Amino acid sequence: MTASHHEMFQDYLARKRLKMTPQRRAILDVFLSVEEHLSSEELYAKVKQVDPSIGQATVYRTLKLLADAGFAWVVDFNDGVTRYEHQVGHAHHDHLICERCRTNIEVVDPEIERLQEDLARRHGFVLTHHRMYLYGLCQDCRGKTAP
Amino acid sequence: MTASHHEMFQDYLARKRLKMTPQRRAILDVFLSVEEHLSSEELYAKVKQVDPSIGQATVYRTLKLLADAGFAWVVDFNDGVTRYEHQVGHAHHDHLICERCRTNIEVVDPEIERLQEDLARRHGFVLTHHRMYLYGLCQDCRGKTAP
DNA sequence: TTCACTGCAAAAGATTTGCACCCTC
DNA sequence: GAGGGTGCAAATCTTTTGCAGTGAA
Repeated sequence: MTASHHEMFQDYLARKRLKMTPQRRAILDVFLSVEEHLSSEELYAKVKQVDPSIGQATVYRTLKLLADAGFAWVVDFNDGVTRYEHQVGHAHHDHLICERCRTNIEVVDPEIERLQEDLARRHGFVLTHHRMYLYGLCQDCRGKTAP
Repeated sequence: MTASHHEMFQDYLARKRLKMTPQRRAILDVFLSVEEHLSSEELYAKVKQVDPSIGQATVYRTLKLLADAGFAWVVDFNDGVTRYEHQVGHAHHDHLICERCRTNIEVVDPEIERLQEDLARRHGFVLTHHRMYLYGLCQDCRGKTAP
């Protein structure tokens, strides 16, 4: 399984005339082993446990590469830190957020997904990904008075 | 028209026990006069044309304030710069963003809007607003090689 | 009079880059 | 052997903050 990811990455690198290195292999392995989104900083900390000689700049550079290669998705919490997640075993989802209690429900609507592609295509775009945040009030909070 | 915005802002400030200042007034005016999204940097440049004595930190601070007050919305293009837009006289729209050239097309799809409401209702939510960002490659950039 | 506000400059934090050496392909 | 890759440190870039003076309420 991990072997096939190495192969896929290897292929990607070959296509771009880039090279596979022990560092890139190590960073990919650590990245795929974590089932949550990670900042470059956080990944760097974990990578150092495996190989302390790897530098932070290499982690930044490799994470960008993994994003280009399609192994990593950018997740933006709008707090100044870029986070990445891999979708191996992960499904895409959008967010339904209650403005009062901050409850966050992960949702997916296949029809909306399809219409997003259509909409983009009408404008000549090919989508790589999207983010959708729906804000409102949940059932519980709707009954209560404002805080 | 602008006067009423001053009043609304004034009210907001009073409620929060904050103060109206010439700087805040000037920044609000300039912000509302621009019909596109602006970064703090860009707004600062425009504000300086009106009053060169206003500092950049004040623009950053005021923009945050305007966002809290509901005059400004954060628009996130995922490129490390926070942008703001006002919705005075603006219809709601979503964003179709080219990841290469950063072109931003404002889009609305009534069917998607409707399905969003449906989706929310199925989860017991009533929506107040939403943000949708579609990321991809535009027609022009799709032909070019990576930078 | 009282604090919030401001400009400035320094600080902070995240990410990028220049460089000399290293090592895949 | 050629050219991409790496670690390190310095450099950038955006945004925040400390401070001493200013001014709105």
